[in-house]
Amino acid sequence: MTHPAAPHPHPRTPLTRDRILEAAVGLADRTGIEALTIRKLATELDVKPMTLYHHVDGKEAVLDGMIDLVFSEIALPGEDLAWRDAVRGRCLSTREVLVRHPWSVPLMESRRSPGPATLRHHEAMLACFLDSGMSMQLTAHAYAVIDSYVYGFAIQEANVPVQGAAGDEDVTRQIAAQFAPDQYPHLVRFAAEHVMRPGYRFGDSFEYGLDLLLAGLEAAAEAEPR
Amino acid sequence: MTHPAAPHPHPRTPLTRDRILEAAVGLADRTGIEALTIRKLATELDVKPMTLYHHVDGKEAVLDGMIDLVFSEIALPGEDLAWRDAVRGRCLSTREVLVRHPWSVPLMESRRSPGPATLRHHEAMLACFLDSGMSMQLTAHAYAVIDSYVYGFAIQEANVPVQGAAGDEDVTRQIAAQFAPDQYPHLVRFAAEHVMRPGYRFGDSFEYGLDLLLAGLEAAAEAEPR
DNA sequence: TCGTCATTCGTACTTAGTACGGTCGTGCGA
DNA sequence: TCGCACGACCGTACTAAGTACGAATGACGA
Repeated sequence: MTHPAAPHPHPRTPLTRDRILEAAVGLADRTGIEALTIRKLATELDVKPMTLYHHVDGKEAVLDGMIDLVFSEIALPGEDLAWRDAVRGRCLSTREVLVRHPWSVPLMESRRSPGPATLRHHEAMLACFLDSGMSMQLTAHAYAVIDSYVYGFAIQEANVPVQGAAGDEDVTRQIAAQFAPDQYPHLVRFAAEHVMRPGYRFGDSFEYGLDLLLAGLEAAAEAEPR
Repeated sequence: MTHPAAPHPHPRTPLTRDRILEAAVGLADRTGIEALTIRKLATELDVKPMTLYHHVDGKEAVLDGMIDLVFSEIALPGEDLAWRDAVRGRCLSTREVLVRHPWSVPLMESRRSPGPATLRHHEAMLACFLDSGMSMQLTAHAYAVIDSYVYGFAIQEANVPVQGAAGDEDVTRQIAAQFAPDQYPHLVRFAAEHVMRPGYRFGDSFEYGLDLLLAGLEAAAEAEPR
């Protein structure tokens, strides 16, 4: 007996759906989503595979839960701000979270059952637009356009190997090495003279494009009849 | 015996990498990417699973090839057009192709070895921007921003069950039914008064946002010093 | 004390990717 | 013409992974 306070052979913290999902997100962060198997997850939790099935409905449900957990990390748009600032803040937060959980981006849009955190987000975003007086039509455009941009950026960023110049350099070198450089002159020049330069970061384009969209939407909102 | 010119018990068209990739894309279009297995693909081609391995390097290589095949369906930006029109055309074509192959969007960005069609696209897009006189800096922003938007839109569109009002209605109803409607008032109102209305199509927002971005980028390009 | 129930686990079935070695028809050199 | 080497194709089987089924085990209330 190692611990006097451990009289039983089952001193484990009881498994819960939440503990499973947290472990799953952590495992995906560390080893990638394709390495996330029920068996590994069980090992991580010091439990046998089938035990998980008493708390979650199967792997699909685990994935759904993971996505909702990621969503819950994203800051909701501030309620006391002008819509543009509120939406801007949420988008910055979204990108930050998605960089932290790169595996979640492709999953996010392919899940079919949104969890509560996900729904709360949609609600808050729509409130931003609609309460500012935007028409339904413009709201629909604004929401679709902004989320497209944010997810699209995140999905691209998730695949730039590292967050800095080093990673980009790798990819570029690989491309350049694989094919005749004179077949892709602009590509090669762009890589050599811009992407591979120290200080270049793909992520720097995020705010640029976001502000482009927000400015355009704001102009459209102001032009709407009241 | 369908052909009189088939004297041997092996009248099959010889398997090639291209035939495999075409069949794979077709199968993915019809049954979804998660149902695309080496075994099903082999059955489709009237061949045993291991035969495929004499023409492709494994499932990953099949996926890489499929993506490049999809890319090859996208129209390159017209060379004789102003950059804005050329890029616009390519984006419309991209969306059209991605709607036809919805499974490709999440894959597209997670593949690590771009094929020739993919490279040709990057080359042509960069040429549009750079040859119009844009700076490297602005080109980088423009390309990142536009592709983010296009891919992001496609990934969202791929998950709207059907292309019309019916599908959206399903999703919305499911959401609304699953939770207390008064917890998500804007969401419910937005769904009822806009999304579920006949004539609403998510895809209508695509050109709206694209033109927003293009206008912003054009203004930025004109403001650049020559 | 005993029965009930929730939790956990052992076993095993199924699907999928793919390594290994065999078979068979085709074409080339002697 | 003969034989042989080679390449395309297949049979078998191993491994990894999701998960159905029922047994074991321990806590807790009657």
